[in-house]
Amino acid sequence: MDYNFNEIEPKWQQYWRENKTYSASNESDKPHFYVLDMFPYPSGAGLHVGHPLGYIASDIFARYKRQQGFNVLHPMGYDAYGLPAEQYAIQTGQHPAITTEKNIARYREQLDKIGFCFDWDREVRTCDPQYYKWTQWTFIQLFNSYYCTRCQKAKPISNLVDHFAKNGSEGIQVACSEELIFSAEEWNAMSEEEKSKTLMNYRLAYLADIPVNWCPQLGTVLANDEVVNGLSVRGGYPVERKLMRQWSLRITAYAQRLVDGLEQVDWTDSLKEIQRNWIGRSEGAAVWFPLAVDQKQNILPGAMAQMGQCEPVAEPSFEIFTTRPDTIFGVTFMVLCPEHEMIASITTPEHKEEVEAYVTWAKNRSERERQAEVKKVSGVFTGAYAVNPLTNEQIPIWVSEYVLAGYGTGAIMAVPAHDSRDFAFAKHFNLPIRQVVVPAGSNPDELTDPATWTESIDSKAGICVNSGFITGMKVKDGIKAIIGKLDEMGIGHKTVNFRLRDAIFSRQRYWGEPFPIYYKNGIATTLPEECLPLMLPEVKEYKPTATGEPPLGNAEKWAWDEANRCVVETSKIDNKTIFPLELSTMPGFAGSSGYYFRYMDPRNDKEYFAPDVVNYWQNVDLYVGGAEHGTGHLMYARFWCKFLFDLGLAPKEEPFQKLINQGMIQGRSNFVYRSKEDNNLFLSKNIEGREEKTVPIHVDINIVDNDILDIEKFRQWRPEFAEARFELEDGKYVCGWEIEKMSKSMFNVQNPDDLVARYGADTLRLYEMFLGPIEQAKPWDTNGIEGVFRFIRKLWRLFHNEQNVFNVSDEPATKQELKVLHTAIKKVTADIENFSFNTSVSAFMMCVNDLGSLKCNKREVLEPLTIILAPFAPHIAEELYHLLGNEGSVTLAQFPACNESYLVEDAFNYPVSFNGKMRFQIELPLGISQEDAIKAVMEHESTQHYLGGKEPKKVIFVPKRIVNIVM
RNA sequence: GCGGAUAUGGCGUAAUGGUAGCCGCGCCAGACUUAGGAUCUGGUUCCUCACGGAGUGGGAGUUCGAGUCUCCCUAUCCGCACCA
Repeated sequence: MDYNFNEIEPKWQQYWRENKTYSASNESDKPHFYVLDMFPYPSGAGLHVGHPLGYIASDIFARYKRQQGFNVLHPMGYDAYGLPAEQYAIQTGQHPAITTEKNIARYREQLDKIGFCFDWDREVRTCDPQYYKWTQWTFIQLFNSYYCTRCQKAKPISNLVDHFAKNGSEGIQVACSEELIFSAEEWNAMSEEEKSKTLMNYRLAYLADIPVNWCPQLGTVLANDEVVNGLSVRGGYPVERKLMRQWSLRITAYAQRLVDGLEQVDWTDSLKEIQRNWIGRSEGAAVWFPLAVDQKQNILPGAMAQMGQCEPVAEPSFEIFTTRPDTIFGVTFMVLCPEHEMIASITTPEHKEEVEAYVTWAKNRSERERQAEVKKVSGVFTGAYAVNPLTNEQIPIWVSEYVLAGYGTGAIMAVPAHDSRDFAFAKHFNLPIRQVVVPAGSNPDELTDPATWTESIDSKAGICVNSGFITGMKVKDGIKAIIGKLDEMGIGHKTVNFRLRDAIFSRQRYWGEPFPIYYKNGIATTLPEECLPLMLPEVKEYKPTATGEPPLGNAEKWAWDEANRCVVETSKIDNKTIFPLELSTMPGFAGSSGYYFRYMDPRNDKEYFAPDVVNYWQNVDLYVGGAEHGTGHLMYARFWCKFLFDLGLAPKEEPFQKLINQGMIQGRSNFVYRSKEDNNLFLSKNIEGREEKTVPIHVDINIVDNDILDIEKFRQWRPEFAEARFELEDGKYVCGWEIEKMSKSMFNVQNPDDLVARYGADTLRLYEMFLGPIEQAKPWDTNGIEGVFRFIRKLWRLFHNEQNVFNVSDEPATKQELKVLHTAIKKVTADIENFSFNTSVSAFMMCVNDLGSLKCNKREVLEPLTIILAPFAPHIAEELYHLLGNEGSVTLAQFPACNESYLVEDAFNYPVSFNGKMRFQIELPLGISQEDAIKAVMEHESTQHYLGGKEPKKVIFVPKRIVNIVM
């Protein structure tokens, strides 16, 4: 064999390992560049060809930057906590750490074969105590912080405690779960337990009874991004709404900064938009609607005091949020969510039974039922009335599921004429509809009766009508005017609402980071920082306990001895000096939210990362990973980073400057067609009548090559096919194919190892890049890899004679050869900068084709070629570079710059391409006319030579110095 | 429903507003071969024997010139979804 990748690739991988070629230094005069991949969860199935796609792209970029003289940090690690290892543990009793270790070893083996330039000395694993120590540490910092909305920054909770002691809640501007009002005296009179409970209202990591996504099958709660259509992302089990005491992160405090930060980063618009949608910022007004005066006698005692909190209006009132304050004159009723705390107190006796029944029904509905019946209108009248503060009209108060408890205030003013949901509700219950806006362009004097409408007019483009002092204004101006008026009256103000919810941070699982929290007389207390890490304990069983507690409830040794500062047996809990530890663990996103910092200084035992190190690396320059993390990981990681920024630890507010989403690789399944009559007979795809006579069956893609079935392998594949007979076409069995998800059950998983074994890592790398634009989702199709393999061998032959003896000439290169080389340098450089790796591979192929037809074996051309190829196909580049007699690694050699002067030919030197046409590229003076240019070209002796006296069919002048002559 | 993206040969794709289809797969023909799933050469958008004509999802527009820019429509994919 001429080109022997089996020998070359392991050799250079070993060379890189032994020479620590890719180890990054934390002290360097070179400019820094940080290239990061989203670290993988090591699943039992191993890597498939989709995983390396992003890794290859980032590897190319990292190598390129290194060749440009940057000190490149390009680390890799494992997101090692996760559900599959735990479920495997429940079934088999094998410790998840063992499963994880085994899977990691397998991943590493697969990754190593592809020749990545990772600095493995910096590897991190989220399940490693030396790593999760800092996850726990960050949790403690979150616990000990609150968010000041005045300075838009996290601050120590002790500041708030001091303030409470002096001034009570007076004058604070903070992010909180609910507005609490208390005086300094009241604060100072509180018990420790009450103080603790009050502070939970402000902490950035807090414990609260909140409605959570509870998944009974998984036995755990899930974050919003872990639930899709009422089903868990992992496993697809139903999820229900349940009130539980849980840890949460107050990510909502950062909502505005999370929106603003998107302006500073270089991400795709679509991903930024996904994040904006998820945060869901909307501007509008908060308005207080008082309860009608003659209703007050109906109110239960005690409710008055509660409603008194709805300052600043003295009367009991409801706070609503609207984005359309201009439509306030069109309000005809009000709707509360079924969870609204004032329902019981305002409902009149005659409606009590009905309302209670409705509320109970609504609360017991699962998320999936709710979402499936979004269009179905339901609701109930409370018997109570509120007053529209601008018109003094009384409006009925209803309760309905379509108002959500978690958004705004859980109460809305309903404007059926201009909101489709209110419209549907009004239609269903026969409530009045009043038009207050006419669409732009229609006549305000000719109004139709809203009762005859089939839909509401939701558009903001319009003019206000029937709206008191704002009549005649544009909607936009109306909104401003109403907000001004509400402000003046003291019954409302401009406000901003976010769709984003706080992140639920507890999981009732074993395989995760333990919380550094114990419960001292019921008060959640953090472990001293110097006692971290709090190690995950051993348990007998990985299931929840018999009493329904999380798996850590099974641990024999899971209590905190405060005096001796150590973990002791659970049986010793006395609630004097020995206390129970938290039983939940942290969710998957905990460990992945700050791992990019830890890579900078992974073995630091004293700090998360040293200040001088983080000040050198700053943040991630390039982050490559899947778009499926758009609302989960990327949101949490940005929050985490902003928090560390507030603490003064992170130098930049945004963790990931540029982000590339590699597209998903889908599977390409192959089918054989089995006869309906004869189970042992298989018809080739294109046989007439095959469709009616057969049923398709998935067949392992590894026994199919270019859609041609290997019949012998098929017979051996499964016992039931041993006797298989075939109806062939042209002597071959042609399989059908379809694009499906890559999955074991469809036998369409393509494993990178198999391809490396057959074609080598360089071919795999080039081919994965050649498939198409990196960001695009595409099906895996091994047909075509041969083309790239051919290219590699052609390249090899440029350096070798027919006897496979190394043969390179020191003669100076011709202009034409240099042109070919520098065209490639120019194209490849520009393509790498644009992450357009598929076109750079094309450029290499064209370059080698051209050099092949020129029979060029000149060192002057070949040496730079190996250097620019090194990021893409490092092994063969390394080998050829050394055959040329060079020392050191080609992957560190200076990336050559394009010398443009080679690209401009002497006029008419030779035709650039023959394709039935001749193309001449010439230098023309600026502003030359078309006629003159054609004349000059036609008269040139070189043109005459090529024409050989014949008349061309057509002569076309194209600006950019090109004249085409069609023969 | 809202938002985002995409649409080019048999297939993957390529074209700073300037020859549409580079590069590769597949296919066709040829060369060298005992052989080829090796290698090399040529061809390959469609219609047409040819001359020639048509052509970047459909329709308008801007421009000397549009795959590319603008507007409308259609289809597909992705995200969010009773968020007031």
